[in-house]
Amino acid sequence: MGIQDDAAEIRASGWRTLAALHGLIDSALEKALQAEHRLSVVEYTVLEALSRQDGWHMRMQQLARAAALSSSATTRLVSRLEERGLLGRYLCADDRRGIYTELTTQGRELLRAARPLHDATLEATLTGAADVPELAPLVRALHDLEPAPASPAGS
Amino acid sequence: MGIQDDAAEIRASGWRTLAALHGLIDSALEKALQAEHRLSVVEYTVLEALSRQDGWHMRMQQLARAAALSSSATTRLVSRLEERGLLGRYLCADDRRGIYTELTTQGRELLRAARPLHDATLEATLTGAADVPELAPLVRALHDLEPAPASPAGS
DNA sequence: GAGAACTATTTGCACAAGCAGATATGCCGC
DNA sequence: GCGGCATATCTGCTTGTGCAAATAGTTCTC
Repeated sequence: MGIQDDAAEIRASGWRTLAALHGLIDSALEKALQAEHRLSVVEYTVLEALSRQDGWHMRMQQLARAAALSSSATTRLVSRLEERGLLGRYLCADDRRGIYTELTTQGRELLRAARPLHDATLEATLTGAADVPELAPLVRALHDLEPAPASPAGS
Repeated sequence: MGIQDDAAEIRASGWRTLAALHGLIDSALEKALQAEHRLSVVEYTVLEALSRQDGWHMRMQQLARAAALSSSATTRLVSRLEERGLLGRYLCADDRRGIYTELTTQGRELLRAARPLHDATLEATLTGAADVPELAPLVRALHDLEPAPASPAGS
């Protein structure tokens, strides 16, 4: 049993570290993006995900997966961004249940403006985390990951 | 500039992977713990953090850091758990602003009951994630972390 | 081609989170 | 010991989230 307990404790400890680093980065990005561009992290993520799509459009459901959100949250998120003129909705021609969401010029503009802050905040937070003994190994590991393909969350 | 852009993109990609894995684990744990023990992940985290303290008690503020929560959220979280008899509050003798929270017998009992499910869910989710190409490298990296000391979030 | 089963999106509702402000306590200099 | 400032906790309010149910459209079967 000792061996199994150890394995479980290693996983639990890894999970705590992952959660801690995630929380750190998430709240740093949240504050920065909110303050400068009135964007939440999820909202930024959505804009960014859309910008990486050919044609800048995506279906609600894809978006939900990419943002790790429920479909109801996605509906409201898209509505918020639509009201701000950052993206638009239009019906799928082929499957009329589906709704495409498309980045507007204004949305692309805002993303272009926000990306530097996002990237800088991310870098600063990771650098800071590298000085925390418990987080440092994970930060190094992250850095050594092979750049992942387009969409780790979507599938 | 190309080199800097690449570095930023590597960090962004690592962050997306981290967030995706975090979301996966978090929602799996949330569903499992909620269904079987009526506990959210944060609640479990708090009970677990308390159980790793000598004397099973901790101040609100420490707790807030350990759970990566605001102090107001911590107040309400502790209230919820207190109402269920899982922990108790008592004043610090030395600093009367401070309030200690202490795991009750019932709280330790529930934690003991929930831990196996938590650990099993974590293992299952990690195993599942190891089959997703984008997540696999991070899962491996997590596994290879040296077991972190007591509290990665608290400091 | 009518009905059943499935999928995509939206809405009603309850809840947990953060921020700002309130209150109580500790600590410091004078 | 008294004002001034910092710290610890709690409360009011607003907002974003998930679940479950409602609605609309597709696909499959006969």
